[in-house]
Amino acid sequence: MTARRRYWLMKSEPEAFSIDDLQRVDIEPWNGVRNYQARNFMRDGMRVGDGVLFYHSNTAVPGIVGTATVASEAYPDETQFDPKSDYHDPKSTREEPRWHLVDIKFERKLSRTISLDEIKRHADRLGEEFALIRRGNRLSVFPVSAAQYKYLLSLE
DNA sequence: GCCAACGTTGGC
DNA sequence: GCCAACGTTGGC
Repeated sequence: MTARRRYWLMKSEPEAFSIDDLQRVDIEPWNGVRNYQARNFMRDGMRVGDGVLFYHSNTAVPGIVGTATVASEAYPDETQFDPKSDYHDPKSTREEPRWHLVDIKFERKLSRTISLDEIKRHADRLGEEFALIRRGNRLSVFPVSAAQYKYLLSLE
């Protein structure tokens, strides 16, 4: 029996790691997530093959710029153990790692950016609870329904 | 660069 | 366990 594919949206600042960077490296460990809710989605919710909307945040035109897939089960984020890393967490141990991640694999770049502005104009179709357009939302990883995923990509 | 909206930390 | 202070996110 095959479990149904799930869908997610993952934010990245293009200056730090863009869709072009993902295309170049093909597979990337999604390190640096230091928010428990986002971690829980990766650790407990994601499965290999799940669909990912790749979103550029904190940039001139924030929006969805590509798609990717989940390419691994969750495993500990190495950067938490590295004192030289920006993501170092002195309270985390190898015996009980605090932060987990998954590998993300490039799928495709969209022909154009589906901007946040445009997404907001489709709020009625996406539902008021859609995390991206909910006021004050800062989650960098969150679930998207199959219908939302399909609808967002149909805007391309 | 500003700042609202959060999440986390730590003193008490 | 409260909550002020602090740090971060991310749109604008």
